[in-house]
Amino acid sequence: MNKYYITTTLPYVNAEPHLGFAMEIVQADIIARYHRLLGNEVVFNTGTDEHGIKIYRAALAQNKDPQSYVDEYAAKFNSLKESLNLSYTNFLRTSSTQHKKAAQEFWKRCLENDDIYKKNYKIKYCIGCELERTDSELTDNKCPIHPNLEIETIEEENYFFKFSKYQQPLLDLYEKNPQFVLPDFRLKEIKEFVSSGLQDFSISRLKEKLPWGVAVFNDSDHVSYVWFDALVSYISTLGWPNDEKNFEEYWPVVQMAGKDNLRQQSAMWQAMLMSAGLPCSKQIIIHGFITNAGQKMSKSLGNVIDPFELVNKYGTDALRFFIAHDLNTFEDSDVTVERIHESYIANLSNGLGNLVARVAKLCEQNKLSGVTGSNVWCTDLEKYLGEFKFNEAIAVIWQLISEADKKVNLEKPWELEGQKAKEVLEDLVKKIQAIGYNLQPFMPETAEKILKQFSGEIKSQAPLFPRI
RNA sequence: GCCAGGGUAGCUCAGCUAGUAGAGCACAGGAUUCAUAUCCCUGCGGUCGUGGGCGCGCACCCCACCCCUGGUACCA
Repeated sequence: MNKYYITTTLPYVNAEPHLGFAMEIVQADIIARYHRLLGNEVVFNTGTDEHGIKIYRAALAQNKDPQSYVDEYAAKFNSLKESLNLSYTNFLRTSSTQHKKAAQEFWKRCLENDDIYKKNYKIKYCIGCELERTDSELTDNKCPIHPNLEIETIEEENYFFKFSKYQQPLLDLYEKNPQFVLPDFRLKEIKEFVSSGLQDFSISRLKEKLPWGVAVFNDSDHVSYVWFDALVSYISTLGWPNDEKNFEEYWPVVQMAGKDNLRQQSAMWQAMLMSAGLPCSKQIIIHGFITNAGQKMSKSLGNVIDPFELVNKYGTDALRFFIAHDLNTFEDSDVTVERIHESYIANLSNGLGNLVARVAKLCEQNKLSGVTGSNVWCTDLEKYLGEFKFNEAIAVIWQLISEADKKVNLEKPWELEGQKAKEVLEDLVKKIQAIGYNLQPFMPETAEKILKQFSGEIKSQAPLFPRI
């Protein structure tokens, strides 16, 4: 039995779960379920990234202590498990004791490898926002929200990681493993970034300024900055460093991440792993973003699509279907509620749901029972899932649905009687069983319903996807 | 500015090394009644971002330009 380990990125808990993250975690879930059905033992990890100044401030603003603030958000994100019917095995919170110990140990290993040193670091700071700002957040060295204020520069001594040392090892990693990052144009992108030269990055902040973080193990004046905290979660969730056996069984990981995370996951994190003397990740899958009617979803625009609302209206499997069938795996996807509705009616009500209903009724009328089909994966589906092409994979199943519908119209089983009718219907039932079987990773609840309905005595049942 | 991805039917997208433009949805008509006014058949619908170039021939190759998206590092 093989071990398989897949993880999402850990969302930062300063906002509600949005459709973009729902896409990432549903995609990971499809892969996890698929591997389980292949007979593999799967660790499927997700969780929450809970440290940092933004969270600390948000908690204070709500008069909460940071821990109870992140507890609330962790519960919200964890509730996606039920709403989206996710099968993750691990939910790693970066504020957990186990994780903090792992983050400290990770730091220690990199330090022992002579990759961590102290250096003065210039921070740009907007007095108006009372926040650190990066160059990319500024226009003409001014804060866009407070253009009348000067940006202040604060110097402080931070710890740095010798990222620059790993330029060649990273390039070797990409060279040796052309599938390391999917899709290929993202691999190309990260290659070019690494080739153009790497600067060491700062990995700590003064504790007096950022009290909410993981303490640096040998310097109580500092806490780890995000990289040496959140990224370590991918190994701390396996019990590293204490549970060496579990770690070695499951590592390396397949990581799902958004295109904004390309650099962190496929370069910075990999260099950190090299420094700590650990094997690199197995593969990084980079997906695109979701826009609404061509615009980026944002609270201020009020065009955020809430995954919980969609589940309430259309159901869990309908949303999972939409994510797999209608979104591009690697490119950006534009989503509108109209599009979701159209897809629901065309593919689920009229397509899958209608086929199941009409064949079930015909079977009932002919008292058909005890048909057993072979449980096999469509070869194209296996191929596409291996390439993380979710839309092409699920299209294979819809091809089967279309063929079955055509067959019903061609054979006209309602005009047949006795043995001839049974032969035709048995063949159709086998096709539907195959559809149900292949549907399992994508729409587990629907797949189970179908397989159950078409085993033993076949009866007509309530519509799978009622018209809305 | 630089780097990357994209600009193909009303919409979402396929189009491998160049060889008479495809699918699904939407729309219109027909047929059927087992089915959730469903399914099936037929049809409508594109000067493939613009302008040049090399080809017997280019959506696909080359050059220039326009537009959209993302990145341009310590933001998760």
